[in-house]
Amino acid sequence: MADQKLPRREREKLRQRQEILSVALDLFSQKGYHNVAMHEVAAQAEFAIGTLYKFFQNKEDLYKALVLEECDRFEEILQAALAQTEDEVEKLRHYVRAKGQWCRDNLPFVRLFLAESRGASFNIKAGLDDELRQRYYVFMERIALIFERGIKNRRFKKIAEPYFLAVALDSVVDASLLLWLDAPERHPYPEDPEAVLGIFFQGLLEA
Amino acid sequence: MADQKLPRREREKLRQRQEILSVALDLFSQKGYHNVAMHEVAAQAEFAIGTLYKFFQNKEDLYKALVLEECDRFEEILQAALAQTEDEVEKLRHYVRAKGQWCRDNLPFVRLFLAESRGASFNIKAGLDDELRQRYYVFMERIALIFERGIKNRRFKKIAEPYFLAVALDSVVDASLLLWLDAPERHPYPEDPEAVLGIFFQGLLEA
Amino acid sequence: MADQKLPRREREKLRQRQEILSVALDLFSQKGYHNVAMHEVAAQAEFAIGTLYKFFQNKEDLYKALVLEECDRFEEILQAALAQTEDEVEKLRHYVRAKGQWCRDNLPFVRLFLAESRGASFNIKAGLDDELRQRYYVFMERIALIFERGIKNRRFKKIAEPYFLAVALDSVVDASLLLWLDAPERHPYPEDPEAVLGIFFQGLLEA
Amino acid sequence: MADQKLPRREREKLRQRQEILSVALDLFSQKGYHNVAMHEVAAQAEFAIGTLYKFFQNKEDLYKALVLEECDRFEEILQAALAQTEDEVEKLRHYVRAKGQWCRDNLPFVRLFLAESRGASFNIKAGLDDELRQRYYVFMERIALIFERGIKNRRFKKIAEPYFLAVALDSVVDASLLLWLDAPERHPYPEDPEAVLGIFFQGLLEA
DNA sequence: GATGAATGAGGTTTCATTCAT
DNA sequence: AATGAATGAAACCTCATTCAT
Repeated sequence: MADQKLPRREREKLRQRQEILSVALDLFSQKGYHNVAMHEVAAQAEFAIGTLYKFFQNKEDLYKALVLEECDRFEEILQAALAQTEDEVEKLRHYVRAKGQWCRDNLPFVRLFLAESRGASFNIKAGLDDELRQRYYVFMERIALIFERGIKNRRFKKIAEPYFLAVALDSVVDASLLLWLDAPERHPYPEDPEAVLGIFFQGLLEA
Repeated sequence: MADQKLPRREREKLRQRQEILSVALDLFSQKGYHNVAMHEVAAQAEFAIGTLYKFFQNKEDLYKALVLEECDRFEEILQAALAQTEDEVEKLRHYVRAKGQWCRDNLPFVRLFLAESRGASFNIKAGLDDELRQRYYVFMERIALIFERGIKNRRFKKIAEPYFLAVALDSVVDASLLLWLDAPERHPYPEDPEAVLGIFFQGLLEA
Repeated sequence: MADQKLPRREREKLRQRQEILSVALDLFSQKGYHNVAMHEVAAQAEFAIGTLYKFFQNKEDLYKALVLEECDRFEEILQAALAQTEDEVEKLRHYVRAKGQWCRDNLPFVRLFLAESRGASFNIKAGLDDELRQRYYVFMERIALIFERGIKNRRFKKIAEPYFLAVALDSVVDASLLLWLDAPERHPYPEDPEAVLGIFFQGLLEA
Repeated sequence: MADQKLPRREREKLRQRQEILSVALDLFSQKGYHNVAMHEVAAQAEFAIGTLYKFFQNKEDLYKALVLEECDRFEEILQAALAQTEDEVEKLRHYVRAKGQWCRDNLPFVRLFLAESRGASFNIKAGLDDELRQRYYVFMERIALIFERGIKNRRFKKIAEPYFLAVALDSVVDASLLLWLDAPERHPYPEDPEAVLGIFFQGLLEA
């Protein structure tokens, strides 16, 4: 990062901001957005409540920053994984492995989405959703491109629209991670991307 | 239903209960559980607040009843679809079609689940509380059984563990429905189960 | 009572009224006025709520009737006790014994006053208080009269104003009953009026 | 108090706390616990409702603090009065005078206790919750000790168990205060402890 | 006459946000 | 700049009472 080049004061502020976000992530992921009070975040982060409001306009703002910045990092990681090779199959392998790895390394964030509360849909206001969804679809297009190129290259059969293939692959990756998260002892962490990709690579039907 | 046989008073009560649940479903799915006040539900359903509490002990109770009863109906539909045929491939086709149909017919409820998790690309199962998750997994085992029998019957190749195959298939169905939900004009409703099943049936890789 | 002379319908109503009052007394004395809902009284008495309101205008009314009628009976008992003899000392003995006996026989009612709630002063609206206080003071005047006559008769020394003597005696009776109520094993029920009256009859100071 | 030594902020908080307690005492004693809403206390004390909840976890907590702290002060006063002399008779005189004085100085609090129990002629101890009752009985044991020592010293005749003597004396004091409270014009404030103690000291019966 | 479903005012409590220090 | 005490809107829920059946 370019943090080093910032004046000491600015760097200090950034560090504080990160501290707040980190505490907020922990709390939100443990108890759900609506069950965490700003005053808890402040206490845990050892700041005054007023200070939080210097960094973030309001609670939702804090939440959005938290999610968006985490997603930024996530995307960077995935982009980097994709960039490591030109081979389409290898790209998919790298993607699956990187996504798994990142989820494993960022459990609190993952849980923030899975466990916002005990039921479903204890969600925050829309708006964040829209932005994230946009970004998700944009990213899916990058994966779709891989399938598209693979089809052109005759590496892949065109068993479905590239975009749908991308989304489907991603869903299956999510599913495999979820299984592991929910019951790690029964469903091993999919170290090997083949476990997921096999479903796509091999046809289910006997000839 | 056997509602007809109930005394008039009982039928009336059931109707009112349904009315409340229906209004609650709409509101929760539009704004999220925490952003809906009981007095809103009451007003929209044209009951006094106290009346809501005659039917449901508290807000959470109302929510749980809403979700569990909707899930009951959902499961019944799916079970019925599976029961229509003995053929494994046909069972999968019926399942995919029935699930799609049900989601199309119960959009508010579907949105209730998506609202929370969509943004992060985690699918429907996310955010379910323990009971729902249990039920989900139990149901997945029924699907897994189909794959297992298909494998024994030599209809299917064993490209993955049956249980994982079940979860993966379900995820891909969800994904396809999500695409349609989000942008019906770009992603047509997957009338034909083949659109989804093709991914599983045919191998992606060229020989 | 003259109940026998009333038409059957009226007698039935009176019986129902008593049933309600009896249930209310039990509940109020167990949980305190404010912690008992009309619907509880109705349920326990096996009447519809609406029926309670046929007998009593509102909750406070029910409470007042309960207390006042119980007090009527209490007063009657005490009056009767006093009327049994002309001798002043004997009158006091009868009074103390009768009050003790009545309290022992009407524990729920006694507790209603002692345990209205866990703290103090969880009381109802004033108004009842005033009436009861009036009646209490009027009754004390009857006791005072006994002291007065005793003093005239030279049975008693005039160690204090008759009225104050009456109130003081009554307080000590209450105190002795309270001790017994609170810890019956440590403080025996004052079967013998002498236990209380001794304090008044004998001087504490050595000559 | 040592309040002076506290930082200004702390002193200020204590002052506010006292203000709230004082207002609550007034309202509770006038209308009864259940007939006072927190928002009334807040309004009268000129604080926002939320501020009350900074000082006291909930309504009951506020009430308990109110009663217990007032009782602490009461006990201290009485202890101090008892400590002023070694002579048993003088101790009783000091006790009666101090209790009277304190009640006269703390009318709202006294009324808080009387409100509930007065109507039925049960005295202050009634309706106390377990903690208060415990404290009351412990204190009575101190008074009992005075009687016990007096009996040993041959100052007193043993006209009853010391503990019962203590409770009886206390009851009569309460009664005399009650009379004054209810009708100050008819029943003068018992400035002179002899008015009460006379009942104990002299025997009622003529020889 | 009896019923009990329906009402909704009003209670307690929380917590996001502000602003004087 | 940082603080955190104070705010008060708004949430959930209860229950005395009414009135159509």
